[in-house]
Amino acid sequence: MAAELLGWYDRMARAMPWRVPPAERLRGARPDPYHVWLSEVMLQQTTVAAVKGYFERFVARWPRVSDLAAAPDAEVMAAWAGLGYYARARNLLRCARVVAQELDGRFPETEAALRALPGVGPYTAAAIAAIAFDRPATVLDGNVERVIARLRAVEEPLPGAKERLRALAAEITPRERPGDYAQAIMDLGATICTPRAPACGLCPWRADCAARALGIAAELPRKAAKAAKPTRLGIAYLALRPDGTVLVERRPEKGLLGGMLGLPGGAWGAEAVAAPPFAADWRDLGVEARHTFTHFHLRLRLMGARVPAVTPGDFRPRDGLAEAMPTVMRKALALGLGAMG
DNA sequence: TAAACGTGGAC
DNA sequence: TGTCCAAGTTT
Repeated sequence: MAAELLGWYDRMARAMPWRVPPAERLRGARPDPYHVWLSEVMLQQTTVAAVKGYFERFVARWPRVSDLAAAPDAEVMAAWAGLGYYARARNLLRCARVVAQELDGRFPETEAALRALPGVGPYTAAAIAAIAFDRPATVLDGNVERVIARLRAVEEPLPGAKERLRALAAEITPRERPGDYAQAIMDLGATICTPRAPACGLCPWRADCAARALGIAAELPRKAAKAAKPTRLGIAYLALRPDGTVLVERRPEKGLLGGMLGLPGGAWGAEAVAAPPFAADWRDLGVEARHTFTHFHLRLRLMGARVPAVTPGDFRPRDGLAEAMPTVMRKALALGLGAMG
């Protein structure tokens, strides 16, 4: 089983900035564990295409884990802005500081020790152990779940079937080349064994695939129905000083967009109600930023005011400001500035 | 166990 | 426009 997949990977492996190609690995080369960890955290629930640019910028700016550990929180959060799931960035910094300060700058090599690091769960621990250290760990991400569910025709829906899939995946994980194998099975899921319209004719496991034999490959894995997304309403306040600077606020560490920069505006809920940051000639800008999060839709009404040069507060230059904010706040800022001329 | 937690691309 | 979903983790 593993041999067929590894043979396919040797020919078809995708090139990625954090990856050592199979030909080089066969000559003994291994990727920098820092690069593996950084890429794996960025790739959590995030597409390869979205991650590439962020990965390149992070590694250019912070070449070693000790450099990242020494970076100010605000700079790392700004560099992460737009990538989403901001708890990852906060945990990334915590983890970098543990590795730099307590582990002499070296990542642990075992799954169990890796699992203890902030932001490193079962998947990421297995991925780092396999890819960076060639330990025979079984990675179980969305790709592997799909590949194994089809290969073994597991009809029980996710997430209930997860542990069964993990056990089945572990049976196939080889002792040889576990790092390449982990990347190979994920590449297979990403390029051949895709969620819709899998390219079974090109699959190195087509002869062994139970779902293909039953003609149900495209129907697996089955998944539990998802809850509908409610709509929440909110207000964002755009205060502009004569020098063009904009009032911003740092959001609390915990919760949605935790630790990120944004426009003031209070909590979002069934009604758009939020006190302005201070008394001013606020006017309704007549525009609304729309954004969809994981579990709700948001409609954010923009209020604007031109305020005196002496107005106190965290006012920032517009240049580069949007880039330091999460996407929903970029939308609100662009919309508000446009409406204020 | 289930909910919270972002974003952008594909269809 | 709406839904799915992508190299998941935390609480």
